[in-house]
Amino acid sequence: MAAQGVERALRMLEGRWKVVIIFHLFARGILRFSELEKRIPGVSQKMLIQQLRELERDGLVSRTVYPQVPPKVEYGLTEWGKAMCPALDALLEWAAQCPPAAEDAPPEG
Amino acid sequence: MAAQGVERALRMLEGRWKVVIIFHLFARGILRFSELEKRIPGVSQKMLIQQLRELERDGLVSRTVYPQVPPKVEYGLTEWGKAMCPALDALLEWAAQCPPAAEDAPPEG
DNA sequence: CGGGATCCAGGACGATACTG
DNA sequence: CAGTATCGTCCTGGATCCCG
Repeated sequence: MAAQGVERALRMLEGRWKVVIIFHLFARGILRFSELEKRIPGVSQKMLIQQLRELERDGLVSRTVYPQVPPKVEYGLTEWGKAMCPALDALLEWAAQCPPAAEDAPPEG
Repeated sequence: MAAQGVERALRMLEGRWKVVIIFHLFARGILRFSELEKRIPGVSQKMLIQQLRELERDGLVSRTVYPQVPPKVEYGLTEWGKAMCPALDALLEWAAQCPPAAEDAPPEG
């Protein structure tokens, strides 16, 4: 059944911060750990690193370590990671249509 | 930030059985509760009804009740629900490529 | 600066039993 | 046939402290 393929893809996007991370990486190309941290307000280091690890394990994100005294680690999308962005964009367009009243509770802050 | 839109779309697909339900509904058009139950082996009534409710609340699935003695309820995708299938398909194609070794633990059975 | 380990709360998921 | 109520478990996500 083809649904399994979609499920696997979705499994990789599951996680409170993954799409946000991918979005920033797609927009900026390469970002350091602290860069991502600054750009994603509510995230904790633990969560950020965890989601990054899973993304890396799934082959969506690449991690580069620079053996320097002040540690420096850069994250970026792999080719495969970049390849899924159009699909994400299709989902975005679909979400933007949202014809029915639907739900949505926009925060005041 | 555009990532919010994707997140919202993904939020609607979150849930162990939602994509499977959507897949079956997309493939067959209309299905009864028991039909879905039969087609989705591991699901419990509670989970099935719960995911169906959420899908309905999000405007992806429509529910039709026939006031008969043997209860009959049919589920189907709304126009909006159908509209997201191409995006899901894009994700599917992307997942099918999966060039890197990646993970995946195929069952022995 | 980047990352790991631990402790803790909440919700998703699931098994079972019951109802109309 | 379709749906509800209850209880228990596991995992996700978060706060905090410690390390190279």
